[in-house]
Amino acid sequence: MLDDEYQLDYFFNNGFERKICPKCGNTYWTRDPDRNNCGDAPCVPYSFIGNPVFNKPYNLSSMREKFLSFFESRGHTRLNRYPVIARWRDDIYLTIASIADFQPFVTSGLVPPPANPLTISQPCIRLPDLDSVGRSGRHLTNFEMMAHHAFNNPQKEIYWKDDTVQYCDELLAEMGADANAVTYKEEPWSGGGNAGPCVEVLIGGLEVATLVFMNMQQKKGGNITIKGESYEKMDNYIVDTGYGLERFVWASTGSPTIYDAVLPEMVNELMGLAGIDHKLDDPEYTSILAKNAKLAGLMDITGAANLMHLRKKVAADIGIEVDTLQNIMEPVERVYAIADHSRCLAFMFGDGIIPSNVKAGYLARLVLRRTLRLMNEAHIEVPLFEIVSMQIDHMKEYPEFKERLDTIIEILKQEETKYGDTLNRGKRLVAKNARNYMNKGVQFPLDEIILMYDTHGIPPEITADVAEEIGLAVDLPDTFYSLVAESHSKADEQDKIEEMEDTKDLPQTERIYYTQPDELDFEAKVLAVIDNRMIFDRTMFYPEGGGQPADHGIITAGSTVYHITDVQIENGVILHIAAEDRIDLKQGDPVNGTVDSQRRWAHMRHHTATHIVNDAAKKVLGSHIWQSGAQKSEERARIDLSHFKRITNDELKQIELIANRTVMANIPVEISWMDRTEAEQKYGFVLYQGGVPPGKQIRILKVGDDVEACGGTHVNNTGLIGPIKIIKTERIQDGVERLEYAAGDAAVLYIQKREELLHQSSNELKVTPEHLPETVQRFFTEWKQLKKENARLKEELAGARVGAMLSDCMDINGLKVVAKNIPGSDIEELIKVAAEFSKMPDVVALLASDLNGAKLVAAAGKKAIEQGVNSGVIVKEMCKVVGGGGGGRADMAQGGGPDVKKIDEALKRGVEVVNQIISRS
RNA sequence: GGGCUCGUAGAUCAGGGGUAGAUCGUCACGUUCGCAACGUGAAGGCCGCGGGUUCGAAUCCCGCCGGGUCCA
Repeated sequence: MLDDEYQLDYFFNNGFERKICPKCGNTYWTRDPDRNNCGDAPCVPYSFIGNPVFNKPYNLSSMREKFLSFFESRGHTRLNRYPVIARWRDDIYLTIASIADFQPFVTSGLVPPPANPLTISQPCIRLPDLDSVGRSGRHLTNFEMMAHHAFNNPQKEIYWKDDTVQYCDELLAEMGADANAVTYKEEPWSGGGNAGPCVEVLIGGLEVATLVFMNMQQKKGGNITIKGESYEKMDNYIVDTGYGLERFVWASTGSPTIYDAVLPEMVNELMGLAGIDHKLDDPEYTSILAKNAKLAGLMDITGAANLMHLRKKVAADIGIEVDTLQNIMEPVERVYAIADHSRCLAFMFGDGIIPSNVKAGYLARLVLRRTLRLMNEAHIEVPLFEIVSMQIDHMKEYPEFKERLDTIIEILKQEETKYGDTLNRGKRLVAKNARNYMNKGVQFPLDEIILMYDTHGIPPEITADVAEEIGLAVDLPDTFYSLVAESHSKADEQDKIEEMEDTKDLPQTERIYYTQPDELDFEAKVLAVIDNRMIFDRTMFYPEGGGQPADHGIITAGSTVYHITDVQIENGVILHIAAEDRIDLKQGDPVNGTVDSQRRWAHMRHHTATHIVNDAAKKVLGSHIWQSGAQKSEERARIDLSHFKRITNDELKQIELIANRTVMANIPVEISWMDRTEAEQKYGFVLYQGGVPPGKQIRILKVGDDVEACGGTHVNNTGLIGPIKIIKTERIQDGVERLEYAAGDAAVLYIQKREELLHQSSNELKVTPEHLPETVQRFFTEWKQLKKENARLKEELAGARVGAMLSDCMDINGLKVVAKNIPGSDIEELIKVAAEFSKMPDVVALLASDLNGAKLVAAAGKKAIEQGVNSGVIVKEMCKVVGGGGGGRADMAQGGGPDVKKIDEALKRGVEVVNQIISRS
C-alpha cells in the first residue's frame, strides 16, 4: 500500500533489485542477484555467529564512538543522551526509543529540534520481552539506540530517504560488511500516534537497524491504513533511525549470544559467582549456545510450552537429551538475565528512579525483584548492590552513576531487605494455608495461589515450593500471569468524555496576570458569553493550573456585579465562571475586573513556598528528590516528593529551617520566557518538576537555587512569603513522601492553633507546657498501674463475695441458685463473681447491677448445665424485663437494658425460668 | 490513578459480637560446679486511632493513620 514510498533513486542507482521473499511475502531490496530471501528471521537463520560480519570486533564504547563520529563527520550534531526515565513526557515512564527524546513537541513541529540533523546514542529500556531475556540470546531489557534524526518541513528539508539509506549503506561498508549480504526489507512502521514507511536493515540474519520515515499521523477517517489504524500525511516529515548498538557489537564479534558480546566481563564474573564454567573457547559448549540462539531467533519462546519446544529442537539438532540440554542451558540463561537486569537497574537507579509501588518506580522494583529471584536460583550469594556496583564500574561512559553510587547502594540494600521480609512473611502465610488445605485433604487451590501473588507479592513458584515442602500438591498453570491479569480486567472500563467548549474560534486571552503581576484591577472587553461563563480579550484572573487554584473576584459592568468563583483555561482561552446564572453582557461590552487579593496572595505565597520547600528538601535529602505532584490552597500547600524512605523528624526540621532561611534572605524571584530547547540544555529536565508545559516558549522561574518551568503566580521577593511552617509528612505511596506546609498568614494561624492546643492541655493538667510530656507520661503509667490494681481488687472482691452469697442461696431440686443485685458494681465485677460461681458444678448464679442502666449476668455450673440450664436463655428472658437484650454461652452470659427500676423483677423472672427448666427435667 | 490485603503481648500469629489467647523470647525460682536442656511460676495488651450500630465491639459498619502487594 506504501509501495511508491520505497522506490528510491538510491536503490536504482546502486544496483539494487526489489524482490519478494518467498517465505514471508515481504518486499526487500538487495544487491545480490542470487538472493532468495529477505534476510530476516525466521526466513533465514543467523549466519554471523562464529562468522562476524564486520572487519573487526568492537565493544560498546568503540562501536558507539564509531557510529557517532561517522555521522558527526557527515554534518550531524552529536547530542548527549537523555535519561532513561522520560521526565519530559507524561505518557510514558521510560525512554523506549531515541525519537522519544523529541516527542511530542519537536516531532509535531511546535518546538525546533536542539540540532538538525543530529546524532545520538540513547539508552532505552523496554520490559515487554522480560521473559525472553537470557533465553533467546538476543533480548535485552536495556539497550542503546544509536540514531541520526533529520526534522523536515515544507519550508526546509534537511534530507530524506535516499540520503538516509545511503548513510546506512556507507556505514556498513566502512565497517567492512559485504554489500551483497545486506538487505533492506520494507515494513511499514507505526507507533505513538505516528506512522510511516520504513526499511529494516538486515545482515547475517540479524536486524541491525530500522530506518523510519515518519510522515503520517493518526487521524480518524484518514486515508491510509497501517496495522488497522487510519493515518493521514502530515506536513513535517522526520527521519527516525534506530541502530542497535548492542546488535552491532554482537554482529562484530560473532559470539554465541549478545550478552557475551556486550557484557563479557560481567558475564564472566557472574558465571564465576554462580559456579558455572563458562568456557567460550570450548567449541562444543559454544556450539550449544550458538545453536540455541540461532533457533531461538526463529521462533517465539515466550511461555513454558514454547520454551520446551525450543529445547527439543536444539537437543535434537545437537543430538543430546532434552534434560541434559536443560541442565546446561538453564543456569547459563539465568546468569545472562542477571547480567542484563543488573545493568538495567544501574540505568534506572543511576537516572534517579525511586522504587515504588506505582509508575516507573514499580517497573524498577519489578526488574529488581526478578533479579533477586534469579540470583537466588543461581545460588549467587553476594548482595545485589555489589553486582550493580560492578556494572557501574564497567560503565565508564556514565560517570554520573558513580556520583550517585552511595544513594544507589542504599536503595538496593533496602530493597533487598524489603523483598526478603515480604517473602518470609509470604512463606509463613503459604505454609499456614497449606496446612489448612492439607487437613481438609484438598489441593492448594488456584485462587489461593493468585491471591498470594496478587495481594502478597509471592511468586507462584515460591508458593508451589513451600506448599510442596509441606506435602501439598500444587497445580501451577502455564497461563498463570494472564489469569492474574484477567482478575484485574473487570474494573478497567471507564472512559470520561470531556466536552470541550467551542473555544476554538476565539483568540487566546491576553494574560495580563503575567505582564502586570502586581496589579489586581483591570479593564477588558467581552468577547463571548456562554451560559455563566465570560470570555474577555484580556484578564488578570489566574485560571486553575499547575496545582494552583483559580482566582476569585468580581467583574463589574456599569452597576451590575458578577462574582467569579472559578476560572478555567481551554486552548489558551480563559473562561470566567460566575456564581450568577444570568449574564447580561454581549460582545464588545466593557467591563472592570478585580481579583480577590487575599486569596491571590495566599496562593502566591504558597506557590513560591512550594519551590523553596522543594529545593530545601533536595538539599537535605539528596539529589534524587523530584516533585511528583503539588497542590496549593489558601490555607496550606502540599508537595509530593520521590524519596526511598520516610522523612525523619530531624530532616523535617532541617527542611523547614532551610526553607525559612531562603525566605529571610529576601531573594528576588526571577521570571523569564525562554526557548524550550535552550532552557532544557541550560538547566536540564529538573525544570519539569511540576509537569511538562506545552509550547515553544516556556516560562522559567528562578527562586534562589531552584529553577523550574512554571506558569503560576508568584511573589516578587521570597521575603514576602512570610513564615513557612511544615505541618506534616505523609507517605502517600511507597517511594513518595508528601509534605504539607502553610505560608504567610496561614502559617501564623496554624502556629497559633497549635499553641492553643498546648495551652489547653497544660492548663487541664495544671502544669506549664514545658512539663507536659513528663506529666502526660506519668499519668499514663499511673493509669495503667491503677487499671491493673483495679482488676486485681475486683478479682479479690469477687472471691470474697462468693462465699457470702452462697450462704444466702435458694435450693431448687438440689441446685444452689443465687439471685442477687449488687448495686453500683460494673459489669466486669459481676462477670468475675459469676466466673467464680460457674466453676462450682451445682450452682446457678443470677447477678445484677444498676450501673449505667440495668446490667445482668448469669452463670451456671457443669451439673446445672447438664440439667438443661442455659445462662444465655436465662439472660435473654431477664433482659426482656428491663427492656434490653443479651446473650452468651451456656456457662456464662450477660446482657442489660435501660429500665433500672425493674432489676428485682428481672431477677425474680430469672429464678422462675430456672425453676421451670429444672422442674421439667 | 484503580484493585486486593494486614494492624491483637518484645517477636510470630490464633480468636472474628459475650471473662483477650498460643508459641517463642524475657524475668524469678527449682535442678546444675557452671552452661545448655528441663520443670514450676510470673511479668508483659488503650486488640493502630476516632466515630457509629448494639444491653454489650478486639470482633460488624464508616472515616483516619500506619504497613504490604498487584495492575495501568
